[in-house]
Amino acid sequence: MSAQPSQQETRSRIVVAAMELFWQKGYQSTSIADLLQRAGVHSGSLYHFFPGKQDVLLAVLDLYHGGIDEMLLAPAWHGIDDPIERIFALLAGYREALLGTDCSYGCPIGSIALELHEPDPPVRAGLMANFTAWTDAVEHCLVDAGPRLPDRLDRRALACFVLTTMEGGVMLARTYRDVARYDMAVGQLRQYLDQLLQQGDAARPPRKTRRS
Amino acid sequence: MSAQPSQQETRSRIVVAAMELFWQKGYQSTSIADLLQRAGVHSGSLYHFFPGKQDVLLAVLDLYHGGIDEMLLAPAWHGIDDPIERIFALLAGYREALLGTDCSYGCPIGSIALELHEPDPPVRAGLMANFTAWTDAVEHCLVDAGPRLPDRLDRRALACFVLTTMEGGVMLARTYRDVARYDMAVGQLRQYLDQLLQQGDAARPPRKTRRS
DNA sequence: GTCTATACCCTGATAGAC
DNA sequence: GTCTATCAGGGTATAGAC
Repeated sequence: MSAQPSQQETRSRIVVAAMELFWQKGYQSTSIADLLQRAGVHSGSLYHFFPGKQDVLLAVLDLYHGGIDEMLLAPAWHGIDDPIERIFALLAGYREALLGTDCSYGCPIGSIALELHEPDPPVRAGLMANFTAWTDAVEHCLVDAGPRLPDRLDRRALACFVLTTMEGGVMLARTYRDVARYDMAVGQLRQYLDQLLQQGDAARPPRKTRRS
Repeated sequence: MSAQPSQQETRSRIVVAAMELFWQKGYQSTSIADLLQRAGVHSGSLYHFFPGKQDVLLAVLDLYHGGIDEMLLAPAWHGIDDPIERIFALLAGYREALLGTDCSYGCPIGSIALELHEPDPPVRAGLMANFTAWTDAVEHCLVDAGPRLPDRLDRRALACFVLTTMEGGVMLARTYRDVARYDMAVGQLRQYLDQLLQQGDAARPPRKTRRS
Protein backbone atom coordinates (compact mmCIF):
# COMPACT_ATOMS: atom_id res chain seq x y z
CA MET A 1 0.00 0.00 0.00
CA SER A 2 2.10 2.87 1.31
CA ALA A 3 5.34 3.04 -0.58
CA GLN A 4 6.76 5.74 1.59
CA PRO A 5 9.77 4.55 3.55
CA SER A 6 9.05 6.71 6.56
CA GLN A 7 6.04 6.62 8.87
CA GLN A 8 6.00 3.55 11.10
CA GLU A 9 9.02 2.13 9.37
CA THR A 10 11.31 4.29 11.47
CA ARG A 11 10.10 2.67 14.64
CA SER A 12 10.78 -0.71 13.12
CA ARG A 13 14.33 0.25 12.20
CA ILE A 14 14.96 1.26 15.80
CA VAL A 15 13.63 -2.00 17.16
CA VAL A 16 15.59 -4.12 14.71
CA ALA A 17 18.76 -2.18 15.43
CA ALA A 18 18.16 -2.65 19.13
CA MET A 19 17.60 -6.36 18.65
CA GLU A 20 20.92 -6.73 16.90
CA LEU A 21 22.87 -4.60 19.33
CA PHE A 22 21.37 -6.12 22.46
CA TRP A 23 22.25 -9.51 21.04
CA GLN A 24 25.81 -8.57 20.23
CA LYS A 25 26.74 -6.21 23.05
CA GLY A 26 24.07 -6.81 25.64
CA TYR A 27 21.43 -4.41 26.89
CA GLN A 28 23.42 -2.44 29.41
CA SER A 29 26.46 -2.09 27.21
CA THR A 30 24.40 -0.71 24.35
CA SER A 31 24.06 3.04 24.61
CA ILE A 32 21.36 5.17 23.11
CA ALA A 33 24.04 6.65 20.88
CA ASP A 34 24.85 3.15 19.58
CA LEU A 35 21.19 2.60 18.82
CA LEU A 36 20.80 5.87 16.97
CA GLN A 37 23.85 5.26 14.85
CA ARG A 38 22.89 1.72 13.91
CA ALA A 39 19.30 2.65 13.16
CA GLY A 40 20.29 5.77 11.28
CA VAL A 41 17.94 8.01 13.24
CA HIS A 42 18.41 10.80 15.71
CA SER A 43 17.44 11.01 19.31
CA GLY A 44 14.31 13.04 18.63
CA SER A 45 12.89 10.18 16.57
CA LEU A 46 13.65 7.54 19.15
CA TYR A 47 12.10 9.44 22.01
CA HIS A 48 9.11 10.19 19.84
CA PHE A 49 8.29 6.49 19.68
CA PHE A 50 9.62 5.28 23.02
CA PRO A 51 9.52 6.85 26.47
CA GLY A 52 12.93 5.42 27.28
CA LYS A 53 15.53 2.75 26.68
CA GLN A 54 13.68 0.08 28.62
CA ASP A 55 10.64 0.44 26.39
CA VAL A 56 12.85 -0.32 23.41
CA LEU A 57 13.86 -3.49 25.19
CA LEU A 58 10.22 -4.40 25.71
CA ALA A 59 9.60 -3.95 22.00
CA VAL A 60 12.56 -6.20 21.23
CA LEU A 61 11.27 -8.89 23.57
CA ASP A 62 7.88 -8.63 21.89
CA LEU A 63 9.55 -8.97 18.51
CA TYR A 64 11.30 -12.14 19.60
CA HIS A 65 8.12 -13.49 21.10
CA GLY A 66 6.04 -12.72 18.04
CA GLY A 67 8.60 -14.16 15.67
CA ILE A 68 9.35 -17.39 17.46
CA ASP A 69 7.41 -19.44 14.91
CA GLU A 70 8.62 -17.83 11.69
CA MET A 71 12.09 -16.77 12.73
CA LEU A 72 13.16 -19.60 15.02
CA LEU A 73 11.09 -22.75 14.71
CA ALA A 74 10.23 -22.74 11.00
CA PRO A 75 13.85 -22.41 9.81
CA ALA A 76 15.08 -25.03 12.26
CA TRP A 77 12.32 -27.49 11.43
CA HIS A 78 12.39 -27.14 7.67
CA GLY A 79 12.09 -30.63 6.21
CA ILE A 80 12.02 -32.31 9.60
CA ASP A 81 8.83 -34.01 10.68
CA ASP A 82 9.87 -36.32 13.48
CA PRO A 83 9.00 -34.51 16.71
CA ILE A 84 12.02 -35.79 18.59
CA GLU A 85 14.37 -34.81 15.80
CA ARG A 86 12.75 -31.39 15.78
CA ILE A 87 13.97 -30.84 19.31
CA PHE A 88 17.53 -31.61 18.37
CA ALA A 89 17.21 -29.60 15.18
CA LEU A 90 16.30 -26.65 17.34
CA LEU A 91 19.36 -27.24 19.49
CA ALA A 92 21.45 -27.61 16.35
CA GLY A 93 20.26 -24.18 15.30
CA TYR A 94 21.77 -22.62 18.39
CA ARG A 95 24.94 -24.52 17.70
CA GLU A 96 25.11 -22.98 14.26
CA ALA A 97 24.58 -19.55 15.73
CA LEU A 98 27.45 -20.16 18.11
CA LEU A 99 29.74 -21.39 15.37
CA GLY A 100 28.84 -18.47 13.15
CA THR A 101 29.96 -15.98 15.77
CA ASP A 102 33.08 -17.66 17.16
CA CYS A 103 30.98 -18.76 20.12
CA SER A 104 30.45 -15.16 21.16
CA TYR A 105 26.71 -14.78 20.80
CA GLY A 106 24.19 -17.20 22.15
CA CYS A 107 20.58 -16.97 23.23
CA PRO A 108 19.60 -13.30 23.46
CA ILE A 109 16.84 -13.97 25.94
CA GLY A 110 19.08 -15.87 28.31
CA SER A 111 21.74 -13.21 28.16
CA ILE A 112 19.34 -10.46 29.07
CA ALA A 113 17.74 -12.63 31.74
CA LEU A 114 21.04 -12.93 33.61
CA GLU A 115 22.28 -9.47 32.73
CA LEU A 116 19.47 -7.70 34.54
CA HIS A 117 19.52 -8.78 38.16
CA GLU A 118 16.35 -7.03 39.15
CA PRO A 119 14.42 -6.30 36.00
CA ASP A 120 11.24 -4.31 36.17
CA PRO A 121 8.11 -6.45 36.09
CA PRO A 122 7.25 -5.78 32.43
CA VAL A 123 10.75 -6.81 31.37
CA ARG A 124 10.56 -9.98 33.41
CA ALA A 125 7.16 -10.66 31.88
CA GLY A 126 8.68 -10.36 28.42
CA LEU A 127 11.49 -12.73 29.30
CA MET A 128 9.10 -15.21 30.83
CA ALA A 129 6.82 -15.06 27.79
CA ASN A 130 9.74 -15.96 25.55
CA PHE A 131 10.92 -18.82 27.74
CA THR A 132 7.39 -20.12 28.07
CA ALA A 133 6.77 -20.04 24.33
CA TRP A 134 10.04 -21.90 23.75
CA THR A 135 9.15 -24.50 26.36
CA ASP A 136 5.67 -24.85 24.92
CA ALA A 137 7.09 -25.59 21.48
CA VAL A 138 9.35 -28.33 22.84
CA GLU A 139 6.60 -29.73 25.01
CA HIS A 140 4.40 -29.88 21.94
CA CYS A 141 7.03 -32.00 20.22
CA LEU A 142 7.16 -34.33 23.19
CA VAL A 143 3.39 -34.64 23.22
CA ASP A 144 3.46 -35.35 19.50
CA ALA A 145 5.85 -38.20 20.17
CA GLY A 146 2.92 -39.82 21.93
CA PRO A 147 3.40 -43.40 23.06
CA ARG A 148 6.99 -43.50 21.86
CA LEU A 149 7.79 -41.98 25.23
CA PRO A 150 6.86 -43.56 28.54
CA ASP A 151 3.47 -42.60 29.81
CA ARG A 152 4.84 -41.70 33.22
CA LEU A 153 7.20 -39.12 31.71
CA ASP A 154 6.43 -35.53 32.64
CA ARG A 155 6.50 -33.85 29.23
CA ARG A 156 6.52 -30.38 30.72
CA ALA A 157 9.47 -31.12 32.97
CA LEU A 158 11.45 -32.62 30.12
CA ALA A 159 10.72 -29.62 27.91
CA CYS A 160 12.03 -27.43 30.69
CA PHE A 161 15.07 -29.66 30.91
CA VAL A 162 15.74 -29.16 27.23
CA LEU A 163 15.68 -25.41 27.73
CA THR A 164 18.06 -25.52 30.68
CA THR A 165 20.42 -27.69 28.65
CA MET A 166 20.40 -25.20 25.80
CA GLU A 167 20.86 -22.16 28.01
CA GLY A 168 23.52 -23.75 30.18
CA GLY A 169 25.31 -25.13 27.15
CA VAL A 170 25.30 -21.76 25.44
CA MET A 171 26.70 -20.18 28.60
CA LEU A 172 29.63 -22.59 28.67
CA ALA A 173 30.24 -22.36 24.94
CA ARG A 174 30.43 -18.60 25.16
CA THR A 175 32.68 -18.63 28.20
CA TYR A 176 35.11 -21.13 26.73
CA ARG A 177 34.68 -19.82 23.19
CA ASP A 178 34.30 -23.44 22.24
CA VAL A 179 31.25 -25.51 21.37
CA ALA A 180 32.70 -28.66 22.92
CA ARG A 181 30.79 -28.30 26.18
CA TYR A 182 27.58 -27.42 24.37
CA ASP A 183 27.99 -30.59 22.36
CA MET A 184 28.66 -32.62 25.48
CA ALA A 185 25.50 -31.40 27.14
CA VAL A 186 23.34 -31.95 24.08
CA GLY A 187 24.93 -35.35 23.62
CA GLN A 188 23.96 -36.34 27.16
CA LEU A 189 20.44 -35.07 26.56
CA ARG A 190 20.30 -37.19 23.42
CA GLN A 191 21.35 -40.20 25.40
CA TYR A 192 18.66 -39.54 27.99
CA LEU A 193 16.02 -39.27 25.29
CA ASP A 194 17.25 -42.42 23.60
CA GLN A 195 16.79 -44.28 26.85
CA LEU A 196 13.31 -42.85 27.29
CA LEU A 197 12.38 -43.88 23.75
CA GLN A 198 13.54 -47.41 24.49
CA GLN A 199 11.30 -47.43 27.52
CA GLY A 200 8.41 -45.97 25.55
CA ASP A 201 5.13 -47.78 25.49
CA ALA A 202 5.44 -48.08 21.71
CA ALA A 203 8.78 -49.81 22.05
CA ARG A 204 8.32 -53.53 21.89
CA PRO A 205 11.69 -55.02 22.68
CA PRO A 206 12.06 -57.32 19.67
CA ARG A 207 15.14 -59.15 20.89
CA LYS A 208 17.75 -59.08 23.56
CA THR A 209 19.94 -57.33 20.99
CA ARG A 210 19.07 -53.66 21.17
CA ARG A 211 19.27 -51.26 18.18
CA SER A 212 21.05 -52.87 15.22
CA MET B 1 51.11 -12.69 64.22
CA SER B 2 50.13 -9.17 63.30
CA ALA B 3 47.19 -8.06 65.38
CA GLN B 4 46.73 -4.81 63.56
CA PRO B 5 43.46 -4.62 61.68
CA SER B 6 44.86 -2.58 58.85
CA GLN B 7 47.61 -3.57 56.46
CA GLN B 8 46.48 -6.21 53.98
CA GLU B 9 43.12 -6.53 55.67
CA THR B 10 41.81 -3.51 53.81
CA ARG B 11 42.35 -5.20 50.51
CA SER B 12 40.43 -8.20 51.76
CA ARG B 13 37.51 -6.05 52.85
CA ILE B 14 37.32 -4.59 49.37
CA VAL B 15 37.33 -7.97 47.71
CA VAL B 16 34.71 -9.41 50.03
CA ALA B 17 32.49 -6.37 49.54
CA ALA B 18 32.90 -6.71 45.81
CA MET B 19 32.03 -10.40 45.95
CA GLU B 20 28.79 -9.63 47.75
CA LEU B 21 27.81 -6.72 45.55
CA PHE B 22 28.66 -8.42 42.27
CA TRP B 23 26.56 -11.34 43.40
CA GLN B 24 23.60 -9.20 44.36
CA LYS B 25 23.67 -6.44 41.77
CA GLY B 26 25.94 -7.76 39.07
CA TYR B 27 29.29 -6.45 37.99
CA GLN B 28 28.25 -3.66 35.69
CA SER B 29 25.52 -2.39 37.96
CA THR B 30 27.90 -2.13 40.90
CA SER B 31 29.62 1.23 40.95
CA ILE B 32 32.92 2.04 42.56
CA ALA B 33 30.98 4.22 44.97
CA ASP B 34 28.90 1.19 46.00
CA LEU B 35 32.09 -0.74 46.61
CA LEU B 36 33.66 1.96 48.71
CA GLN B 37 30.57 2.37 50.85
CA ARG B 38 30.13 -1.35 51.48
CA ALA B 39 33.81 -1.90 52.22
CA GLY B 40 34.04 1.19 54.37
CA VAL B 41 37.07 2.52 52.56
CA HIS B 42 37.72 5.49 50.34
CA SER B 43 38.73 5.63 46.75
CA GLY B 44 42.37 6.27 47.51
CA SER B 45 42.63 2.92 49.26
CA LEU B 46 40.93 0.99 46.51
CA TYR B 47 43.10 2.42 43.78
CA HIS B 48 46.13 1.81 45.93
CA PHE B 49 45.50 -1.93 45.76
CA PHE B 50 43.83 -2.26 42.38
CA PRO B 51 44.54 -0.55 39.06
CA GLY B 52 40.86 -0.53 38.22
CA LYS B 53 37.45 -2.09 38.66
CA GLN B 54 38.18 -5.06 36.47
CA ASP B 55 41.11 -6.05 38.65
CA VAL B 56 38.75 -6.19 41.62
CA LEU B 57 36.64 -8.59 39.59
CA LEU B 58 39.68 -10.74 38.93
CA ALA B 59 40.38 -10.87 42.65
CA VAL B 60 36.78 -11.90 43.28
CA LEU B 61 37.01 -14.67 40.71
CA ASP B 62 40.22 -15.84 42.34
CA LEU B 63 38.50 -15.82 45.70
CA TYR B 64 35.69 -17.99 44.38
CA HIS B 65 38.15 -20.30 42.72
CA GLY B 66 40.31 -20.63 45.78
CA GLY B 67 37.36 -21.21 48.07
CA ILE B 68 35.48 -23.75 46.03
CA ASP B 69 36.47 -26.57 48.37
CA GLU B 70 35.90 -24.93 51.74
CA MET B 71 33.10 -22.55 50.84
CA LEU B 72 31.09 -24.57 48.35
CA LEU B 73 31.81 -28.26 48.36
CA ALA B 74 32.55 -28.90 52.03
CA PRO B 75 29.28 -27.36 53.32
CA ALA B 76 27.20 -29.09 50.67
CA TRP B 77 28.83 -32.47 51.25
CA HIS B 78 28.82 -32.44 55.02
CA GLY B 79 27.76 -35.89 56.16
CA ILE B 80 27.25 -37.17 52.63
CA ASP B 81 29.59 -39.84 51.36
CA ASP B 82 27.81 -41.35 48.40
CA PRO B 83 29.36 -39.74 45.33
CA ILE B 84 26.10 -39.63 43.40
CA GLU B 85 24.25 -38.06 46.30
CA ARG B 86 27.02 -35.52 46.58
CA ILE B 87 26.17 -34.28 43.13
CA PHE B 88 22.57 -33.71 44.08
CA ALA B 89 23.56 -32.25 47.41
CA LEU B 90 25.56 -29.69 45.48
CA LEU B 91 22.53 -28.91 43.36
CA ALA B 92 20.40 -28.72 46.48
CA GLY B 93 22.78 -26.09 47.81
CA TYR B 94 22.02 -23.83 44.88
CA ARG B 95 18.34 -24.45 45.45
CA GLU B 96 18.71 -23.26 49.02
CA ALA B 97 20.53 -20.16 47.84
CA LEU B 98 17.67 -19.44 45.47
CA LEU B 99 15.04 -19.96 48.13
CA GLY B 100 16.93 -17.78 50.57
CA THR B 101 16.87 -14.84 48.19
CA ASP B 102 13.38 -15.10 46.71
CA CYS B 103 14.95 -16.66 43.65
CA SER B 104 16.80 -13.46 42.92
CA TYR B 105 20.41 -14.55 43.24
CA GLY B 106 21.87 -17.60 41.64
CA CYS B 107 25.31 -18.64 40.55
CA PRO B 108 27.62 -15.61 40.60
CA ILE B 109 29.96 -17.07 38.01
CA GLY B 110 27.20 -17.77 35.54
CA SER B 111 25.74 -14.33 35.97
CA ILE B 112 29.02 -12.62 35.24
CA ALA B 113 29.71 -14.99 32.37
CA LEU B 114 26.58 -13.87 30.55
CA GLU B 115 26.71 -10.29 31.75
CA LEU B 116 30.01 -9.56 30.03
CA HIS B 117 29.60 -10.25 26.35
CA GLU B 118 33.21 -9.73 25.43
CA PRO B 119 35.22 -10.03 28.62
CA ASP B 120 38.92 -9.39 28.55
CA PRO B 121 41.03 -12.54 28.38
CA PRO B 122 42.01 -12.56 32.08
CA VAL B 123 38.37 -12.29 33.10
CA ARG B 124 37.39 -15.10 30.80
CA ALA B 125 40.27 -17.14 32.20
CA GLY B 126 38.91 -16.59 35.70
CA LEU B 127 35.43 -17.64 34.69
CA MET B 128 36.73 -20.71 32.90
CA ALA B 129 38.86 -21.68 35.89
CA ASN B 130 35.78 -21.61 38.11
CA PHE B 131 33.64 -23.60 35.70
CA THR B 132 36.43 -26.10 35.20
CA ALA B 133 36.97 -26.59 38.93
CA TRP B 134 33.23 -27.12 39.41
CA THR B 135 33.12 -29.63 36.57
CA ASP B 136 36.20 -31.38 37.92
CA ALA B 137 34.54 -31.83 41.29
CA VAL B 138 31.44 -33.39 39.75
CA GLU B 139 33.50 -35.52 37.43
CA HIS B 140 35.43 -36.75 40.43
CA CYS B 141 32.17 -37.86 42.02
CA LEU B 142 31.22 -39.72 38.86
CA VAL B 143 34.60 -41.42 38.73
CA ASP B 144 34.19 -42.35 42.38
CA ALA B 145 30.92 -44.02 41.51
CA GLY B 146 33.06 -46.48 39.58
CA PRO B 147 31.28 -49.50 38.15
CA ARG B 148 27.91 -48.35 39.40
CA LEU B 149 27.80 -46.35 36.19
CA PRO B 150 28.12 -47.89 32.74
CA ASP B 151 31.63 -48.16 31.49
CA ARG B 152 30.76 -46.52 28.20
CA LEU B 153 29.52 -43.40 29.96
CA ASP B 154 31.59 -40.28 29.32
CA ARG B 155 32.12 -39.00 32.87
CA ARG B 156 33.43 -35.67 31.69
CA ALA B 157 30.45 -35.05 29.43
CA LEU B 158 28.00 -35.95 32.18
CA ALA B 159 29.78 -33.64 34.62
CA CYS B 160 29.43 -30.88 32.06
CA PHE B 161 25.77 -31.79 31.70
CA VAL B 162 25.28 -31.38 35.42
CA LEU B 163 26.75 -27.90 35.23
CA THR B 164 24.54 -26.87 32.32
CA THR B 165 21.53 -28.15 34.20
CA MET B 166 22.42 -26.09 37.25
CA GLU B 167 23.17 -22.94 35.32
CA GLY B 168 20.15 -23.21 33.08
CA GLY B 169 17.93 -24.07 36.01
CA VAL B 170 19.17 -21.10 37.99
CA MET B 171 18.52 -18.86 35.01
CA LEU B 172 14.91 -19.98 34.79
CA ALA B 173 14.36 -19.86 38.53
CA ARG B 174 15.61 -16.29 38.63
CA THR B 175 13.56 -15.22 35.63
CA TYR B 176 10.35 -16.74 36.93
CA ARG B 177 11.17 -15.99 40.55
CA ASP B 178 10.15 -19.57 41.20
CA VAL B 179 12.18 -22.69 41.84
CA ALA B 180 9.67 -24.91 40.04
CA ARG B 181 11.64 -25.03 36.79
CA TYR B 182 14.91 -25.58 38.61
CA ASP B 183 13.31 -28.51 40.36
CA MET B 184 11.97 -29.87 37.09
CA ALA B 185 15.39 -29.77 35.47
CA VAL B 186 17.14 -31.36 38.44
CA GLY B 187 14.38 -33.95 38.63
CA GLN B 188 14.96 -34.92 35.03
CA LEU B 189 18.69 -35.12 35.66
CA ARG B 190 17.98 -37.41 38.60
CA GLN B 191 15.90 -39.63 36.40
CA TYR B 192 18.68 -39.80 33.83
CA LEU B 193 21.18 -40.77 36.49
CA ASP B 194 18.83 -43.35 37.94
CA GLN B 195 18.63 -44.97 34.54
CA LEU B 196 22.38 -44.93 34.16
CA LEU B 197 22.78 -46.51 37.58
CA GLN B 198 20.40 -49.27 36.57
CA GLN B 199 22.52 -49.87 33.50
CA GLY B 200 25.71 -49.76 35.50
CA ASP B 201 28.06 -52.67 35.40
CA ALA B 202 27.57 -53.19 39.13
CA ALA B 203 23.82 -53.46 38.70
CA ARG B 204 22.82 -57.06 38.51
CA PRO B 205 19.13 -57.04 37.64
CA PRO B 206 17.82 -59.17 40.48
CA ARG B 207 14.23 -59.46 39.21
CA LYS B 208 11.89 -58.18 36.60
CA THR B 209 10.42 -55.94 39.31
CA ARG B 210 12.54 -52.81 39.37
CA ARG B 211 13.05 -50.69 42.48
CA SER B 212 10.46 -51.76 45.07
C1' DG C 1 48.19 3.85 53.19
C1' DT C 2 44.49 6.74 53.74
C1' DC C 3 41.84 10.83 53.06
C1' DT C 4 39.35 14.87 50.32
C1' DA C 5 38.35 16.96 46.34
C1' DT C 6 37.76 16.85 41.71
C1' DA C 7 38.69 16.08 36.69
C1' DC C 8 36.63 14.27 32.78
C1' DC C 9 33.72 11.47 30.14
C1' DC C 10 29.72 9.16 28.73
C1' DT C 11 25.07 8.19 30.02
C1' DG C 12 19.92 8.69 29.28
C1' DA C 13 16.89 12.09 28.41
C1' DT C 14 15.04 16.86 27.03
C1' DA C 15 14.06 21.50 24.57
C1' DG C 16 12.66 23.70 20.88
C1' DA C 17 13.40 25.04 15.87
C1' DC C 18 11.80 23.25 11.60
C1' DG D 1 8.15 13.41 12.87
C1' DT D 2 12.73 14.74 12.48
C1' DC D 3 16.64 17.44 13.47
C1' DT D 4 20.51 19.99 16.51
C1' DA D 5 22.11 21.29 20.66
C1' DT D 6 22.43 20.52 25.25
C1' DC D 7 21.34 19.41 30.16
C1' DA D 8 21.91 17.17 34.55
C1' DG D 9 23.80 13.14 36.77
C1' DG D 10 26.58 9.42 37.71
C1' DG D 11 30.56 6.75 36.05
C1' DT D 12 35.68 5.63 36.64
C1' DA D 13 39.77 7.22 37.79
C1' DT D 14 43.26 10.71 39.49
C1' DA D 15 45.84 14.45 42.19
C1' DG D 16 47.93 15.66 45.99
C1' DA D 17 47.74 16.79 51.07
C1' DC D 18 48.50 14.22 55.16
